Amino acid sequence: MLISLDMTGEEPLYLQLRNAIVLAIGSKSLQEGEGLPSVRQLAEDLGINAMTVNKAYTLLKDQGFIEIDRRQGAKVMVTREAYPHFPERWQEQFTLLIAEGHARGLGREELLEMYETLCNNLFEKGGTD
Amino acid sequence: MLISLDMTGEEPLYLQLRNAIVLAIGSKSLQEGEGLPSVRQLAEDLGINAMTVNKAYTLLKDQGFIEIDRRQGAKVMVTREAYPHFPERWQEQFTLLIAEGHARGLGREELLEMYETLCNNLFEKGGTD
DNA sequence: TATCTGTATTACTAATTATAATACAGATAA
DNA sequence: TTATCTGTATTATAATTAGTAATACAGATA
Repeated sequence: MLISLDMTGEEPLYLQLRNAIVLAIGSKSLQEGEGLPSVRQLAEDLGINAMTVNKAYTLLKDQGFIEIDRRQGAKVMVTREAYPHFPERWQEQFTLLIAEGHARGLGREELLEMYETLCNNLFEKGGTD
Repeated sequence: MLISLDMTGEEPLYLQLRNAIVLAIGSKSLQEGEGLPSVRQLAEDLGINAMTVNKAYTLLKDQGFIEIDRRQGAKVMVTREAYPHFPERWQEQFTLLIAEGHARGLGREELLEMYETLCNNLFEKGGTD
C-alpha cells in the first residue's frame, strides 16, 4: 500500500490518509483481516505526527472499516454495525455526484460510461474480484 | 424549488443550500437560464442570514453552476470555464464513493443496480430529460 | 426618492487541523 | 524482569478556517 500525501493542498492530512485506505480496501489491494502499519510506523514513513495517523485510524474504526486491537494494532475489518448510516448517507452523496455530472453536461449514457470506466480503473488496481 | 434545511445537523447551512440547488439543476427541476430568488428573499424564506445565502450563491458561481448579475440577481448558467477542476476532482470523489460501497460489501452488480436506481430517482424528479 | 439587486466590511464565536510532549495500559518477546 | 512493541488518553499550543451575523455601500431600476 503506497500512500503519498499532499502536504500543501487544502485537504486535511488525516482525511487524505483515511481516503487512501478506503480506496485500498475498496479495490481489494487491502484485504479483509490484513494488518495496517502501527500509528508510529506510518507516521514516521509519511513524515507526519503519530496523532494525525491515530485520528485517521479512529475515523476508519468509527466508520466500520477497521478494527483496532491494542495488542496487534489495526486490521481491516469491515462491519455494518459500526456504521449504521450506510447506505443512506452514501446514497445521498452518490446522488449528489450524479447530479453534478449531469448538471455539467454529461448525459445518461456518458454518465454510465464514466461510471463503468471508474469502476474498472478501481477494480483493476486490486486483486481478481 | 422546495428547499428545507436541517438547522440542527452538522452540515453547514450554506452547503446544504448549495447541494440542494445542484440537485435541482442536475435533475432539471431548475433549468438553464432560470432565475433564483434574491439572497434576501431566500434568506427570509429559509429563516437564515442573507450572507449565508450569498455564500452559497458565490460558491455556486465559483463552481460554474450559476451566474450572478447585480441587477437581475442569480440565474442558472452552467459553464465549464468557471470550474476547470471538472472532471478530475469529480472523478476522484466518484471513485472514492464506489470504493466505499464496494468495501462495504456491494458487488459489481449490486453497485450497478444501485447506480441505476439513484439515477432514476434523480431524473424522475425533474422534467423529461 | 424609494426600493430592489449583490457585496464588501467587520465582527465574533466556535471548531478544525496539526503538532508535540508525555504518560499510561496492556501485551509480547528477549 | 526488562525492554519493547501496540493503541490511546491527556494536555498544550498555534494557526487557520468555518460559520453566521449585522451593517453599510454601490449600482441599477421604477
